[in-house]
Amino acid sequence: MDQKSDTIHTSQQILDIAQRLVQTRGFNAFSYADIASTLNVSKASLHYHFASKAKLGVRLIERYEDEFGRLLDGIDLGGGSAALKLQRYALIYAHVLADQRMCLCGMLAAEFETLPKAMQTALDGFFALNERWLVGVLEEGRSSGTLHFKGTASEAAQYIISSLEGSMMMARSHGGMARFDAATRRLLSDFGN
Amino acid sequence: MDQKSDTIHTSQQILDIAQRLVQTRGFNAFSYADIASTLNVSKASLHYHFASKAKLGVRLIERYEDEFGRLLDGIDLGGGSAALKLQRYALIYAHVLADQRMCLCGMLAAEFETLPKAMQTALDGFFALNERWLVGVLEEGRSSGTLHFKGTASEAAQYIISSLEGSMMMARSHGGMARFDAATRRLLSDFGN
DNA sequence: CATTACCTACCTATTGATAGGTAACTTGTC
DNA sequence: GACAAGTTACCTATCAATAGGTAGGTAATG
Repeated sequence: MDQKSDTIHTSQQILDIAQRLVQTRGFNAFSYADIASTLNVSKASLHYHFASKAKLGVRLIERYEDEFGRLLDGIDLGGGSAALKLQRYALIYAHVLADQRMCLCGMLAAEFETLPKAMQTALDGFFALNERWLVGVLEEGRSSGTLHFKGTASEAAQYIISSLEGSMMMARSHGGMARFDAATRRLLSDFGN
Repeated sequence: MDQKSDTIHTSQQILDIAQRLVQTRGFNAFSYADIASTLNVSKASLHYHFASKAKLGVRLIERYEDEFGRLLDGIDLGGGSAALKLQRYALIYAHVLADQRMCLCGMLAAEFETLPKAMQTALDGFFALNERWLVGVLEEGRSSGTLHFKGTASEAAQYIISSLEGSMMMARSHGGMARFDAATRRLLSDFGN
């Protein structure tokens, strides 16, 4: 393996480990030492790849948003009714939870006040993306008649995000997957699904 | 002021400051030094009142649950329909948020995996209390016809808690009180309120 | 020979926690 | 009511562990 792919490989591994740590413990409850011991590299080596914890955090959010964006594109390309798209949206969250993780950005939302500015800004981007996509689906569903809801699509989108993030958070500590599934069924059914 | 009331006074102040810190920053993002500097006492003095951070955390949850219990009793004594009681339940959360705080236990739920066992157990108690109370209200509302929902009262209660906690968490970083109010109106309306 | 991807060794600050002391008050005994 | 013996509510000083981060070196690659 050449150097370049080595770097990419190591950087990815660092991000993978850091992401799981944030999703399970939170940004404030893990350290470079945790990553270093898991990956069997020195802390200094981590600083070579990510100069500061803040920069690592920002990259984590950007990567997560990119992956989320691809998943949303996948749903769009998959076609089907708006109602089906909404179901598939909820499934993204379900899969994260099935892997014993909280949504990366949901966890960071809880820690929002303690995060470096750059991470806060990146987080805004993630939720803006989700809201934008949901608004599109909700409006499509409303005009085609497969989804029904009161108020603006934007309010509804924010509600869906809040509810899914909250269900996920509560499910991780109290009730597990069954609780999340029940909550999601209720949420979707309230939107005529 | 005599010694006894001094102790009570100081302990209360420590708990007050610690509670706000947990509600705004999280349990892992504050230190004894933060409390000490705010209260102008030494760290050692804090350890006199609360031997360990874990014990302080447990007391924080117990006190919060007690206060919550009193508020729920107040709603019960106030009478009115189950629908009204549910509205008043949501108002408790709204008042916490209006004070720029996350629900203490919602914040701790996000940090659940990193908390000492004793705090996890105490947290279970808080959510059990909420669920129990909500189940009572929901069943009352269902039989009197002021509330309408699918599935078990228990599932519905868990959904309400998840949704309120999630809305609160998201509102603090993205959307503020307006977002929380809109979410709560939608939630209550879905229960026929 | 420059760059890459690491390393060892260290730094300063902060963490939760402890040891040991002290002034002020309370209590029990005479 | 006086007074020794606790008790309470703090203090200063210190601890080992850990935090994020840096300096400077090295072996391998291109």
